[in-house]
Amino acid sequence: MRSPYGLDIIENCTRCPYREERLFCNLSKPAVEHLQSIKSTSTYPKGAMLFVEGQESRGAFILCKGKAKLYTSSADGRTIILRIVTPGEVLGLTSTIADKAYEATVEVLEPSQVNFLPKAEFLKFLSQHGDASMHVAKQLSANCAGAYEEIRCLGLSASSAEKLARMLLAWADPELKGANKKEVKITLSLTHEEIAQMIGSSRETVTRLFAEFRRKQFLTIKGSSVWLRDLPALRQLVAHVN
Amino acid sequence: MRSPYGLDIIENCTRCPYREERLFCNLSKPAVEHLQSIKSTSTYPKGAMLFVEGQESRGAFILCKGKAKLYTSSADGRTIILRIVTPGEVLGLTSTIADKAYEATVEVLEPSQVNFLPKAEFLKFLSQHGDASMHVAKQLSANCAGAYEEIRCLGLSASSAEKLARMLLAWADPELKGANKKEVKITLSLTHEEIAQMIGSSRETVTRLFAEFRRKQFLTIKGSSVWLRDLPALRQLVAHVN
DNA sequence: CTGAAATTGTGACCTGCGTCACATACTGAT
DNA sequence: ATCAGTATGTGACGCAGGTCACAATTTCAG
Repeated sequence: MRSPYGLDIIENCTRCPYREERLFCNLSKPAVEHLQSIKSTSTYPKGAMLFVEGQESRGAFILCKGKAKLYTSSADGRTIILRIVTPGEVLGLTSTIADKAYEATVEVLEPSQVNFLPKAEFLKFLSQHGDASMHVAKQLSANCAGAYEEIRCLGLSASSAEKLARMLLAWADPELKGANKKEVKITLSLTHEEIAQMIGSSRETVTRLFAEFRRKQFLTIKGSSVWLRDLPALRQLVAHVN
Repeated sequence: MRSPYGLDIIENCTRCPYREERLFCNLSKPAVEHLQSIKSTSTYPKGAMLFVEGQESRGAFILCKGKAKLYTSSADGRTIILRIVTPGEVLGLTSTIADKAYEATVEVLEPSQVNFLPKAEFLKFLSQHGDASMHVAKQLSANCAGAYEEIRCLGLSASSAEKLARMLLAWADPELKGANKKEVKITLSLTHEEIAQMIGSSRETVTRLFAEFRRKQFLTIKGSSVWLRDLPALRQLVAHVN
């Protein structure tokens, strides 16, 4: 099949190579087959919106490949990014299950493949597969945990420096996998503006903080690669015990 | 039965008068009976902790009667209240399902009745009742929605006044039930300190804001009763469109 | 009823960071 | 190569609100 935007499309869920490592998708055989039969696959270019805050829920979306951001905005244009969405995550779950309007907007950050699950079919699917609703619960648990982490970042931080340190450490965490290294490389493809929207701060402050962190040798930057050079120092900025 | 702390205990879930109006408890008959058989009821005095952030999860708790606060703290004593827990809510769900440490602390605010569901029995219960995991999903959805609302409050507000207005309006919302009144009475049994911990601000600021709101005739206070006298004015403080 | 503890009220001070205003890189279409 | 559009870097300024310090008021146990 033709691959728009240079994407390799995963056509069939039952043969998806990533299925097992994904929180939601790792379903029983009959459930995957049912899922495969109700899903429709599409690809989106950078900048596309999967859904917009306030729209009536049409169904849920699974991000198969690519990257997206989930955010809410206020009337005066202020925006806060709730989380960066990585492959395997289900979007619009809350609204689809509770049959309410989408509570946030999802914008695609790079060419992405997305599976759409229409509301009625998805709810029927859930009611027919006992294991599936447990997977939904797990995905929702992960969402909640992420949201609480964000609240901690926004509410417990004494300064913007602390918030940025929290964010960097959160990005570094999966790379570390528990290893007790002092340095770690992360890939930050967000702009300073977007980082500001994640930590509830201003673009200029983020720019200044990166300069400060570089000056203090906490990190070095080359393109979108950020080497965290002094994890202990960053951790010390974060008052909260992990 | 004796009622400690002057509480009327609901001994039996199958005969609980509130069951139907509660998100999680409104289960099928066999599920409620199973729940009844694995739950143990206890009462807690004001100030008691159901569980503490960082503890390994022992199971889930259902708040039957009373009130509690769910919060996280940082090492330097800073605290942020994630939400005020009202009867019918299930606590510790995320940690129990994902088999992780509790991610927050629950402290009882007034004498309360709580049902405890031990982890192993609760997970077995979920696997045996298809409808139950859907109820779990709904409770988790509600938690997520609440968390996102909190993030909006913390992240999108331009000032503490806006945050306080958001909080007051959120408390007023259930009272209004959609009616388009200009005034509404709410009962706020939280201290200024606790309100500050909800909106990520300082106690003094909350005191000053209440004085300002009173001066501007936005509200009047008598004991723990707060009459919001000018909802339009409060709404105007909140930049975000609802 | 009474004293101690908790809660609320208010002034004074000072600093972090949001905002504005520009300069200087990048980056990618034509 | 060129140019527009986007992203980053940096100074100057002002004020919202955190912090400290203390007074006044309410709550509650004994």
